[in-house]
Amino acid sequence: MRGTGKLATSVQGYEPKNRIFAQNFSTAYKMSIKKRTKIREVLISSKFGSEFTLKGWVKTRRGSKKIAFIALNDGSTINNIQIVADITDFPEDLLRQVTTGACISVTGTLTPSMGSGQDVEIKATKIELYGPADPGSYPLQKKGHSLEFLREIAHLRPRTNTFGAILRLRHAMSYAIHKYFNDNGFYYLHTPIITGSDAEGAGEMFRVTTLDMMNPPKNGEGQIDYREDFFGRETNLTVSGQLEGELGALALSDIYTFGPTFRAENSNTPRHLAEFWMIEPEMAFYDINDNMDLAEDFLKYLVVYALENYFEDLQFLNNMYDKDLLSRLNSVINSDFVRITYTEAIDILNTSGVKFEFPTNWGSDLQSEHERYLVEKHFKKAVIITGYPKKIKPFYMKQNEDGKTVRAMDVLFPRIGEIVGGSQREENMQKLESRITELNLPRKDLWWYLDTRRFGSAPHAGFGLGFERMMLFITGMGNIRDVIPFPRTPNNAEF
RNA sequence: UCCUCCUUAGCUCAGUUGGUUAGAGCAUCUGACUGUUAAUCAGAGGGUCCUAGGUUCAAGUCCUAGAGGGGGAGCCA
Repeated sequence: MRGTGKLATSVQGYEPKNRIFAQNFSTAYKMSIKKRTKIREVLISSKFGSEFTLKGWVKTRRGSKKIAFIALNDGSTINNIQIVADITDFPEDLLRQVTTGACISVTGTLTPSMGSGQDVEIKATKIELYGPADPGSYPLQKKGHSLEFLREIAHLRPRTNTFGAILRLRHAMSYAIHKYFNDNGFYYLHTPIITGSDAEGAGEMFRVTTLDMMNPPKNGEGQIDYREDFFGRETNLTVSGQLEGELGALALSDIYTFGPTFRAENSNTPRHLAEFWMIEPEMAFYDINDNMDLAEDFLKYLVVYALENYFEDLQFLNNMYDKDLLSRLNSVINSDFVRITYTEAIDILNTSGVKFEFPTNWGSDLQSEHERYLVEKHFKKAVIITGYPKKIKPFYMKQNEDGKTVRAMDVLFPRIGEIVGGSQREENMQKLESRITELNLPRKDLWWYLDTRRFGSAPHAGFGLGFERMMLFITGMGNIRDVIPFPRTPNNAEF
């Protein structure tokens, strides 16, 4: 039977069980934990007359003396199911506690709805109250809450329509990211959260220590002696997995990281978090053009995935928050990203006739106003800018032959600004070392990074995608604090 | 961190050149209603006007400081 590919159920000889299991895993496996039906399933069911048990949280209850209508939601979909309860069938005390926010279990039969708001509904035969929610103090109502107010009750906001949609989309994008890379031969590399080097140069870092803050050990010069600390050296939370990502790419060819990233910058904007998630693919044998191709393909894939699989949630956000969301998503997948060099961008800005607050001479970094002009006014679509002056970019970027620019790339999106930053990396040992010396970076902390150029160096490239920036684009939300369940910003780590 | 705006009922907000007892919608509670769709109708309760000073006969309203929040900028993803 071996090698036939058929399930060996009646083999005379010995067939290892795990082999059978492995062969048929994907089709044979069915989750066995199923105590109730998800509302998402029931809403598309046509098994009228069948009994279902549903569990969820009450959105609204309305009705008259004889009949009660309960809108129930379990988070499996943006849509509620309507529960119809004949009041005479249930104790008065029970129904009185079925209020907005309460958690209940309902058993009943599926029937076509007599009302006009939905196709199906559940005629309840049994209602069990899991957790009441006192109407006088439960902060969520069925009407109008501002996003600012919901941020103050971040522990309850997942129960709102808006955050249900956002959190489902956040899951969808996470899954699509893994799927895209997996399907294209990339390996998921876990780079460290705690890092001993601050050579990334990406801003202020959060210190990680077990030293007694009231009485830290001191060295001869009166400085804190980190040799006594847990790791025997200064350690911080990572600001990027890129350098370690390169180590993986120079062995596995194509890798990506997807994990939390920490920046201790005092940034108070709708686009910054102190703790955010970042995706960093790193590819051996990619040059800057391959890198751009991948970034564009990847971003379009994510948008397509959301549209194909979570359209109802997108539609809700489109209707409630951002009337242009769906058309903007469609325009991104149906047009090529514009690709220009930094020098061309400067020319466009200088001949635009627009008065900018910040200078647009060659060598200055592009400011928000410049990026917004290029994306929203001049091209009116996503733009990738390459060939930045080397003095405004980090040490690891590959230097061009002109001696002035590096093979950096920034992907700029409408409304969001920079959504991706990346580059081809400098694989030449001497050039890399000379940049480290020029910038006065701690060479001794980078010995392992330099070893990759010493032994079997290869051309390679990669980029970083801010996950929450992508979520802003996908959801149409305006504030990054509303696309992560529990935002971490200066002066805010409540939940 | 800088600039700017905001803070009035549980929520969203109105409140006139400073002037009697601070209002509305929704929510909550009570009642009405045979199928509602953010149900509807009637009634009721609900306020440290962000905090602390100050100006004034009189401050929700003007001034100063502080706290919290929004938007813009910088830093960046």
